[in-house]
Amino acid sequence: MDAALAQLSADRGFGSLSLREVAREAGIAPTSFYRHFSELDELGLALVDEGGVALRQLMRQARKRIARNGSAISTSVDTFMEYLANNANLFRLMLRERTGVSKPFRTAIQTEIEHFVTELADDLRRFAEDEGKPLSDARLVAEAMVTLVFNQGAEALDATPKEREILKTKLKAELRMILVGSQTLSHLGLN
Amino acid sequence: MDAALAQLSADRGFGSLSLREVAREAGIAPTSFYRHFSELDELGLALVDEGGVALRQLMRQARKRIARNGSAISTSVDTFMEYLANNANLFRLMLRERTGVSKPFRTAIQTEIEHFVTELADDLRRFAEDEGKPLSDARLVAEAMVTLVFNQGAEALDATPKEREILKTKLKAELRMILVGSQTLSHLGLN
DNA sequence: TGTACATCAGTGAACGCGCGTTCACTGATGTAC
DNA sequence: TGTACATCAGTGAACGCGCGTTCACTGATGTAC
Repeated sequence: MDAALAQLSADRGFGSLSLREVAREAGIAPTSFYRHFSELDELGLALVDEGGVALRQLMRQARKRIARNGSAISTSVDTFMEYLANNANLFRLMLRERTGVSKPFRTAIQTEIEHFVTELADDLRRFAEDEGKPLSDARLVAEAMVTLVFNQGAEALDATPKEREILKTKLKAELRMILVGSQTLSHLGLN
Repeated sequence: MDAALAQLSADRGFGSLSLREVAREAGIAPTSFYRHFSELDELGLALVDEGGVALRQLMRQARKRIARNGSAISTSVDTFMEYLANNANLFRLMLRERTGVSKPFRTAIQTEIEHFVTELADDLRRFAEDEGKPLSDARLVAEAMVTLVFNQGAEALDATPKEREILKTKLKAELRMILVGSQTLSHLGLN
């Protein structure tokens, strides 16, 4: 699994890996691969599982930090970008294959993301009510936010540190727009 | 080019096409391919050009309809989804390769999308000022909107008509949130 | 109007290559009695 | 503690396959004089 991850990059998707390449990188004979997985996709799906674990960890971490420091949006984005940098190729896999060519991959990743969205929606609802500014549709807000975060995340993966800072600033501004928009619509009674 | 497009689907990206497959589909010998393009990617980039043309056409069409019917967001989304359905595989290519594995593809598509964003930002600025509700950052708003539209577009491509309607409704609500959020922030003087 | 030549899209045979997968085999580690 | 056996990760040789690309060639269409 490490060998496969190590070969991913901006120019190298999971789909272009060959069993022989992965075996070569892992330092084993091609035939030995079958001792561990019955095909390359099985290895890929195991990596997606790992990605899901990372996402849940990320969410817990973000909650902890928000409880300590406040500024939910800013802290969340910072935490996300930190995880992204520390698990670059794992996120690369998730972000690419999310809209990729293999149905099992898409399905598995969609499931992980849906779970993430659900948790975020809960948090948003709670958070906004605590502030006395309820949202018009927390689930929808969460979906839009996750879409933006994941897209900027994909861009950030191959950006320079300077570009990454700009992306973070833009992303925070975008999320704030959505949040404020939702609160305004709710306040106007349009939900 | 038609032969290549015809082979794209939810489970088939441009990257998995072979020159021989495309030639077969086109009804010519593999060697004849070289009479037209020097490699498969060259054909792909020609398709991206076509995609760019479609995007510009779509924008013009949407403007025309908005001038006639009003309701900018709703009309734009409807027009977008109509184009998507009528050029499914062309958009499939654009939406997939936008975050794909080939740098030339990513670059070419990014350029088309940036142009699209710029035009949209101009429209938004004009439109919002006409309404007396200026935006806090039209460019940022346009980028967020395009991200959401293209992501939902990618989902819509392989959705049933029923699901597509739900996606459209959700997308319109999301865009409205962003717009209202931006106007609220501008009104509060936070831009 | 005829003739000579250039251009152009097409062809089939052939090449070397990396691939996924099968097979029968090896030797180290773990387990039962 | 020793012995017998099972399990497990590993191996190299071999296979058939589809691939991109080269080559020298064909015949139809366009162009110059």
